[in-house]
Parts: sequence; structure tokens; C-alpha cells
Amino acid sequence: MMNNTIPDVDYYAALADLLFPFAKSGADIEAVYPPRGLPDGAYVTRLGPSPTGFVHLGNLFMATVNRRLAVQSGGVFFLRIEDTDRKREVDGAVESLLSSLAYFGVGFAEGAAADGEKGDYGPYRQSERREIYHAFVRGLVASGLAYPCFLSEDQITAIRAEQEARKELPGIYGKYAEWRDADIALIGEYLAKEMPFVIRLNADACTVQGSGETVTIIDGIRGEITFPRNILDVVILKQDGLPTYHFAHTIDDHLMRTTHVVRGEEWLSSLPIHIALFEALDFTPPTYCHTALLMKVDDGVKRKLSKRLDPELSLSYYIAEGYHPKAVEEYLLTILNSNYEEWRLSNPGADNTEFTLTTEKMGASGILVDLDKLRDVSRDTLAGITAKELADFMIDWVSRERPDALPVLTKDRAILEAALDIGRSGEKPRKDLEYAAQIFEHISYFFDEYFQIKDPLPEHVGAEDARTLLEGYHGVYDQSDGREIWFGKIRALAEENGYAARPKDYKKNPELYKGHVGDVSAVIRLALTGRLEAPDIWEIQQILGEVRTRGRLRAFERV
RNA sequence: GGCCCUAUGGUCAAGCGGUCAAGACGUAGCCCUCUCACGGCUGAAUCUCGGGUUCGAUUCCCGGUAGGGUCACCA
Repeated sequence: MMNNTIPDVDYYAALADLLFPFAKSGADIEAVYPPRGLPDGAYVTRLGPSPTGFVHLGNLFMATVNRRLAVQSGGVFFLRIEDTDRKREVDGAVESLLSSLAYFGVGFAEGAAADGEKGDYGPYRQSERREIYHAFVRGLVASGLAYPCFLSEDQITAIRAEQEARKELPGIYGKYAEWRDADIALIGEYLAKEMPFVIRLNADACTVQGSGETVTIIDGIRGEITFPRNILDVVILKQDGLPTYHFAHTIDDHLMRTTHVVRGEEWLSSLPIHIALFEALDFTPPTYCHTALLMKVDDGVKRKLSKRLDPELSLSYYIAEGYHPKAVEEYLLTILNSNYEEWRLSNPGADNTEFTLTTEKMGASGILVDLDKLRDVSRDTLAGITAKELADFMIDWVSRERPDALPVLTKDRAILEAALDIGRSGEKPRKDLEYAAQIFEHISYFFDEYFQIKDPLPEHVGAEDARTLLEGYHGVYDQSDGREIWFGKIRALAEENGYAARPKDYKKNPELYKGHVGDVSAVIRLALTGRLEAPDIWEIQQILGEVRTRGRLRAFERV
């Protein structure tokens, strides 16, 4: 059934006409997307997510690198929606992607947007670029570099089974590529019968004369990488007429004038295909930068983050927990460039855009996402944010995640800000604020609605003693006392009740005392905050006000 | 299994032929201290294994081993 004569130029031209009678030429398309008039050294980068509805930390990671690389070089960062798989597409996915990224401060000056798109290199949704792809596929067919393949799913499965049995490389290539240079009459016949087909790259026809068996490219992160040339007749156009990732990537990044493709390491293995495609189309490939993968430890095994298995690593997790966008950005930068942390240490207050990200400084081995580290970075970051801003941030979070608590939190803005600002000024500011959910719990005792006694009495204080101490404290308490006078009273109170006025005295002669001032203040702290661990009592009283302070002291005495 | 990537403490890592092998997180202890947090100090903890090259390898080369990725009409 196959034609054994070597096809000629006429054959390929005829085939192209047969397959794509109405397609434009590559040159027509090319004319619409001229090179960008950017200065030398400007990076054009992109984010190319598929709209599956799941927005991953990896998406943010990728967005952060690409965006910074573009922005810091005076280039362009754009968003392209890779929606060539209609089966996986989810309604509203683009919107949720955009809003999740926006939460973390990532926006796009060019590309797909919630309401259409912006920029001169569109369309920015691959599903809308059909004509463009077809024009170039036609060109490939016309030069004998691609061909229609009518192999059915069953046939392909059978071929694979045979290959597996023979321990051969699976796939359509070489002698298995039955439809390479097939009889044009037969193709016409199948076409007339509307048999489904795909367009495959003719890998053998692509091999550049005299270039050898391997290809070497310089990766922006990894340096030189050598691999065998692609021999697979990969599908470039699917049955539904949409391109596969490989082909769409080649066409789009060429036409959109992408200079640097920064993507995850999982793409490294398809690089031979992409290089083959760029060569076949006679395009100059971009600089590839393959980043390390974000990993997770599962049962002691390190593995790639997976959408399926790790819902807690979706962006929505961080948004729901209320991690501050700046904190997450700081964290990502620390894992992105090993010298970032050092830079941050010597430039504590500087805007992180002053730091220049380099692909050379990016690691090539898998990164374990470390929430401990994130929280630490977060504490530092939040310490540098004003209470006013934090209050806005908390209100925003509460209205999203805890709407029931919104009235409580917004009732008295001054209290909210004061609560968030405790101990944050001075030489050694507190750093105990991590993320909204934690902060909410942390300051909850300032709100009567959420105030409750959570901890037991301290070890050295019995119930009777507690009552006596609180009564005594209530008697001497004066809201207008300064911190020194106030604490003097606590010391006196401790002494009167058999507790050491100074912890050191107690440590020296524990048998002489019931405990020490710490125990006395612990009781007061417990009455006022419901917990044994809280910031300075005096400050808390200032914020609570005299009425509520007395109220809580009395309430506790009754318990 | 083929191909590719990776390999310094539990984690992120500096190092780019000669170092007592940085730093950060975490962890242990101490100090400061009314608790907590902050801060300070101290400690434990790392070059995957063999071969080369070299006067000298954590560093360069080769191999093993381990981990990871990928082998779709998914991206």
C-alpha cells in the first residue's frame, strides 16, 4: 500500500495543498509579528500555564523568576494560556489563575487577561491561534518535514506492544512510521472518507546534514547539556487541529519573540524535540533555563510536587492561611538565588527589586519546600510592615476567610492596630507574627468575643493563691501607672504573698518562697489574656483600657 | 528499562585546586528576662563511593551508587 519511490518536491507541494488548501504562509504570519524594538539585553519571558484550575506554588515560582528577569532588564513578561487540551480545561481557570497570582503581586503588562487580552503579539490563548499553527504546519509538510498520519489508537497500541516485547524504544519512528511519504492517492482517499489523522514531524528528514548524532545547548542555569538527537516522529498537530505543546511552544515563543524560556526541569527531556522543531522551522531557539523542581518529602522520599497529591501546596493554601504576599515573595527569592539571603541581611530595609536575580545563581537540584523557613522569613518580613498596613491585611483576610469575625475586628480600628503593634518598636522588635490565621489567633484575646481562658494556672500558684493575688493586684492596679511603677507594684505584691520579688532570689533559695514574680505576673497574664504566654502585660492593659482590664480581673477572681 | 538532570549537615546552600569547609532555617544548651517573642553566645550536624589528573582534590575527568525527571493525539 505504500509508495516506495522517493517523493519529490511536487509530491510535498501537492500534499500541503491537499491538507491545508486555505492556510496562509508562514511569511504572511511572520509579517504580523515583527521583532520587538527592545534594547539589547532585555529579556522577553512568559508564563505559560494550562488552565486546569489548579494554581500551584510552582506557577508562582515560575512567574516570579520570569517576571523579575524581564522587569529588571527592561524587557517584557507576558501571559500565554496553553489551552490546547480541551479535555483538561476548567471553567474560570484563567480568572482564578489571574486572581491567585494577583494576590501575590504578580500582574501582566501583556498577554491574556480576565477580559480579553492586551499586547501586539496575540492571540495569547493557544486555542485561538489555529490559523497560525496551520500556516507553519503547511510549510513543514510542503518541505517534507511533516506528514499526515492515519494510525489509529489501536494500531499505535499494537506497535507499542511489539516494541515493548522487543525492548525497543516505544513510539512512532523509523520503520514504524508507516505514513511517511505514503501514496498521495491513498491519503486523498482517506481524507475524502474523513478519516481522523494527526500531523507528525518527520524526524529523519529533520536531521541536519553533518551535524552528528547529538545536540549540545547551553542552558542558562545548567550550562552545557548534550543529548541524542530526536528520532521520534512526534505529533505536532492533533486530530482536533490544535497543536501539541511542543509545536505550540516553538511557534509561539518564536512569534512572540521570547528571548528566555524559563521552565521546570521536567521539560529537559523534551528539549531534543524542541530543538528539532526550531531547526525544521528555521527559527532561532530562545535561551533555555531549566529550573530545579519544587519537591516534597513523602514517607522519607523526595519527589516532585504534584497537583493531585499535594493540595496543601496549591496557592490557595497560602492564601487561605493568610501568608503575606511579600513574605512568600521573599521566601521564593531565597530559594531562587542563593545569594539573596545574604543580600537581604545587609540590606534589611531595601526594596527587593534592588536585588538582581541571575540565572547563573539558580540551583539545579530539587528544592524541598520548607514551611519552617517560610515562617521564619515571614516573621522578618512582617516585622518590617507597619501596623496600619497589617491591619488592612488582616481585615482583608478576615473578610475572605472568616467573614463572621469581620464585625469584631473592624469594630475598633485603634485596638486592632495597637494589638498588631505590640512590642514592635525599639531596638529589638518582636517577631512573632507569621501569617493571618496565626496572627488572628495570636491577638484574639483583645476581642471579648474570642477571649477565653486557655491555659491552666501556673505550677506554683494554687487556686486560693491566685484569688488572693488577683484581689491584691486589683487593689493596687492603676491604669495611669507607668511601666516602672506598675512593675514595682507587682514585685511588692509578690513579696507580700510569699513569692520572691526577683527570680534570682528564688533560684538561690527556692525553699524560702512559693515561687517568684514570674508566677504572680503569670496569674495576671492568665486573667487578662487567657494564656500564660503573651507580650508585656502593661502594654496589654494600655490597649485593653481600664474598664476591660478590671472586668477581666474580676471575672477571673470569680472562677 | 532507555535518555537526561542532580549529588556539601535534617532543610536552603557558600565554595569555583591549598579554607580550622561560610551563612540562614531547624535543633540542643546558656545568657538577657515577669511568661512568650526578640536579641546575644555556644554546641551537635555536611563534602555519596571508587578510580584517575595533580605536589595537593569538596572543587577537574571517568565509572559505580543514590535521588529526581521524562518516555501521550497532557502540558
